[in-house]
Amino acid sequence: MPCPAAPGQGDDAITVPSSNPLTRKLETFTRLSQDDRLSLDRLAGQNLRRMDARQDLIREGDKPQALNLILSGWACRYKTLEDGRRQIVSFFLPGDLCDLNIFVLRRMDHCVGTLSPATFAQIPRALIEEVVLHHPRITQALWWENLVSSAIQREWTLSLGQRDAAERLGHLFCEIFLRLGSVGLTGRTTCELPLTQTDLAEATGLSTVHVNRTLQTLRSNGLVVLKGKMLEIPDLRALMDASLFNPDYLHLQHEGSHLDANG
Amino acid sequence: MPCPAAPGQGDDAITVPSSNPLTRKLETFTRLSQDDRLSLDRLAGQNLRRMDARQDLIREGDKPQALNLILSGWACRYKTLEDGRRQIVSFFLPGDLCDLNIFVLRRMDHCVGTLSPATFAQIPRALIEEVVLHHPRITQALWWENLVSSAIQREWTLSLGQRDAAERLGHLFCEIFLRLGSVGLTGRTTCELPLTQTDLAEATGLSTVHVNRTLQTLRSNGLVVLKGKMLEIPDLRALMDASLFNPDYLHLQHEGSHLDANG
DNA sequence: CGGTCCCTTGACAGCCGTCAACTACCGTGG
DNA sequence: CCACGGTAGTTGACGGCTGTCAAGGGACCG
Repeated sequence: MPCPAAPGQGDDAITVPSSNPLTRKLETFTRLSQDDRLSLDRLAGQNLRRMDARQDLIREGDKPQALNLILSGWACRYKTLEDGRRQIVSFFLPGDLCDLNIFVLRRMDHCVGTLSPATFAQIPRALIEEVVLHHPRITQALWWENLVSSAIQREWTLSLGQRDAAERLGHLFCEIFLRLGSVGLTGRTTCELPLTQTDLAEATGLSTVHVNRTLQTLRSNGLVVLKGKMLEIPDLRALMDASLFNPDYLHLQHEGSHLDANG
Repeated sequence: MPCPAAPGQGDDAITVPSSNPLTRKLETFTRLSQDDRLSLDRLAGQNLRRMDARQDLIREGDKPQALNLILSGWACRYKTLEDGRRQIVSFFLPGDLCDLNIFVLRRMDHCVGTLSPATFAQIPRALIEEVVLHHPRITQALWWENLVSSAIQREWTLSLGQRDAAERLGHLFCEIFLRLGSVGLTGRTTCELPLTQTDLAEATGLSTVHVNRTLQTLRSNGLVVLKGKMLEIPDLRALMDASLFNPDYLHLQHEGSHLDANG
């Protein structure tokens, strides 16, 4: 669908996907004006922070300071029990926000840590409020983002409660692949996966040994190829079927998506 | 802490807890003006709907119509897999809201059904928006409600991923007891629990047989007493310890709670 | 009094965890 | 060049937590 030229971000970009993954993601849901895009770019440029892999960004008990937006790399939210058991409760991929409006709470009830080297924007409360006030479409899109995050958390609850090991891993791979796709970070059948088997175990509630064995099964069934830090899903449809994966919960269909080429 | 008399809701009520469980709950977080309370009562009076136990209020695929507020009885959100496996992903207790701003989504990705006879208010979108516009404290309190719901969902993820059967059930009982307490629906050591063992199984990701056996263990350890539809927790501290329960995620401490009698 | 729902119990199996050892890989440094 | 240490991945043996199947009991109800 052609789009009229508009004052761009420096060059002749028109509908070139934004380099800002938040914009990219929100545009899977709604159409944004050039002004909206500029405001989002402004958010994404706040107080950039670069971190190594396996560093804590936020610790349990901290007072919420800023809204974190992940721009590159992977991070996760995790919780631990007193005896050391640890559960990754969600992944943060580029374009993901940690809890909009987290400022309402006095103390964090979980930790956020990086899994790979990562870059964050730390957006001050006032700036969020200002943007929300002047950009109703952004506000709506941020609501969408928030609701999708909740839906993902519910789906994880379903996975951990009902799916077996192979289904959990397969489901997780499908989810990651689609989420990365919505920010343009996938190839046709591949994406990065900077996770160790220990990370996968902590996210799926399995032991590392069992993750290892289950991955071997998935591999030998031709459902996934894992090499280095790359994930290949030769036949997404097959993996989705094997994992009882229904993409509806990601709410990737936007209002006009039935008009799109691949809608 | 004594409180000055204020124009009440018809009688000589002063700081008498509101009969509206939403108000009651939000006041565990923040202080509300009489005007705020009246607005919340107005929300809670919208399009009341009474339902029997085990009825679906919302089905997967439905278009979101109104914001549901549960006034009495219990309900739950649940998801099912194609082969019939079913997972309760959250409980709705009196005072709970189903997804503020759900209107943003086009279709529901889960079902909501009653567990006991229940009463709901169905609040139209426009009314929410109006109240939010004119009542900043309510807005803030609704944000708190929203964030706490997410925190609960994360804690369930932790439970399902890391806790064993006894810990899961014990943890769930602690959570329910505290949540019901925040709307004034508990006795000193007791509360209603209108759940079957099948419900408990679907919420904890266990089989009914194993729930049954685990409950027997909890009972014989003196940690819980279950009779009829009543739950008794003789020693909350002990059950919390046994279940690795940390109440921080419920964010029940409000700003001035250190000044309260039992803060 | 038969039916239904819920709870309970026993026997058995299997998914998955634990423990422990071993391999592969990689960057560092002598 | 190879030694070395650390991390990540792999494998085998074994056990236990939890699921499945099946049957029976109790309470409530038309």
